[in-house]
Amino acid sequence: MPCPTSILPCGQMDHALDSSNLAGSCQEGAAASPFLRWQNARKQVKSLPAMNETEPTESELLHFRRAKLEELQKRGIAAFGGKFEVSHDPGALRAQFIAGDVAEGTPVRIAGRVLSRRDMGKATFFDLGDITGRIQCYLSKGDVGEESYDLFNQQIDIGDFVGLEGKTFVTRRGERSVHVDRLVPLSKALRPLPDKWHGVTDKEIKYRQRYLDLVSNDRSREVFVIRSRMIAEIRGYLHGRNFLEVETPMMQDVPGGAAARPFETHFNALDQQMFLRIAPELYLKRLLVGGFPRVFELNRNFRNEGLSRRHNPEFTMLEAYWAYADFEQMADLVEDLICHLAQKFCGGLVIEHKDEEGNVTRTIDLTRPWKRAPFRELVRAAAGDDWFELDKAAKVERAQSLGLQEVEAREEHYELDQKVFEKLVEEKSFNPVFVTHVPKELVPLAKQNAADPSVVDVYELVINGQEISPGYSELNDPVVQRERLEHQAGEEVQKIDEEFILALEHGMPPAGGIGIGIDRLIMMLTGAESIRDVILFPQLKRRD
RNA sequence: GCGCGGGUAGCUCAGUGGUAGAGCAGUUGGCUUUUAACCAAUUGGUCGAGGGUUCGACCCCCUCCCCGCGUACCA
Repeated sequence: MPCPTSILPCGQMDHALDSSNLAGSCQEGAAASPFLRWQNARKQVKSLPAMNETEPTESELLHFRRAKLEELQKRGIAAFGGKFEVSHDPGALRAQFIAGDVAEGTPVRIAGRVLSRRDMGKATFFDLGDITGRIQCYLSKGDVGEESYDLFNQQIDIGDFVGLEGKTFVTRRGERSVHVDRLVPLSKALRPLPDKWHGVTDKEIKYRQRYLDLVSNDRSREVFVIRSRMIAEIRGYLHGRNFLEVETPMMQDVPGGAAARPFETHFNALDQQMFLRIAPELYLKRLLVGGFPRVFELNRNFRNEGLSRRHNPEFTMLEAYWAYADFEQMADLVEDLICHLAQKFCGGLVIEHKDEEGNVTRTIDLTRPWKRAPFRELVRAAAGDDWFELDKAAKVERAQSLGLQEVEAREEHYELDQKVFEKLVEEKSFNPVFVTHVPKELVPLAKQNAADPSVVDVYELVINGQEISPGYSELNDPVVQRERLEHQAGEEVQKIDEEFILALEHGMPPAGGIGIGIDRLIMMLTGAESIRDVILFPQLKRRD
């Protein structure tokens, strides 16, 4: 068999290609009769209201595709393909071609999904693509022969995966393309793709059938590629600073490290109740006890709480601990890390969020140094200098006059302060602010401030109106830690993780710790309005 | 949980108390450098589900399901 390319030796050609009957220049002697049978079969299909074996309610669209599949199979063509060695990814090939790294006339083997087609009669253009992008391909009857050409045109649909071999060329209009010599089906799509121009806009389809969103929406593809690369970059950044990545239990006896409702499960072998973790914190601190000076974990947490634009029950968290550091050193680290990501992926420190039409809806300026301010100072600036001298009734009145409806006098002072902070400071802070000296009731795992024990040595980093990252000087006194956990704020007093206290009693070095909500960080950097737009498969309610 | 908005062809969307519409996709025919290809013809619907009002309901009313936004919950 003559081999038209130098990319692969003929011995590596896959069987599907050889047996496909679709090969053009390399294949001789295929009979004309199978093609005629195919045409007859197709005409029969059209006249049948419901195909023999398929569901009677199936739409006509699906009948045609199933008929094509059956015909492929009847002809002994592997409609669902097999191994196909490629020389390039479609989008990467186009990019390299444009950049001049691939010359015109280069033999290539590519595979992907047929995304669109323009049938010119005796020649057809089609786009082949995947997450890397797409490249135009050109198939002409003169080159591959009438039989192969007609077979392609009549049984390959938009949505099918194909593999092909050809040479790069540039069309009259300057489009970098591949001139197809041989083509093989790799997978039949029995259902059509979404609208080629609008893609999927229905949110429910986007989230439930993310693959359709990824196939048809450029921006969705971009966001998830960026997400993946950012996470790799974060890991590299921390590895480069001698942080060791570890994995700690996601199934825990005592769900600690945060105050959130956990998901419960049951472990049959031990007949005991278990919980999906709400945070890895208490295990990472055990590793500080064990002598790891710098550790991090970047993985999922689970919280059994509401769904919203900013909340998904499983979300990705980075936690990192640095022995002998404090919260200010951790703030420096986070500031540097986020700026590093912005510069690498967003082209600079000024992030613009845009709407569908491309209008800038929000600008976030990450220029360093980032503002650092005490919690109380920010609350005073928002709610009045005398805020902390007010009694509860006066606070409620003040809060309501400032537009907060959901405040009541029966709430504790710190709760009223917290609400004012969330509504009047956090939600209005788009440029980065490290909020420091937070009331200790809110943070039982951090060290109290030496000068003012009513506050703790922590920061809460707010960007884009959301808390993106907390950082602590970690509490390492086991006696104080027990007391703080016993007296923590909140409705439910949590069960204390005795194993954690036991570990502290063996001595934990002073350390700085951080958490970064990766999903929210990516929202901020990509301009996504909903957490669902940065999580591939966000939680939705089951459909009955 | 509550409030508001939405659910119509495979996809994107119109629509009116009186026979269900368009574009794309699909099907058929034409076209060998097109690119939201083009030209011509054409198929395709449980109008989210179930009840009710009405001579007649996609439309009005009730209940339910799902999605979005807000709110509540969420150290």
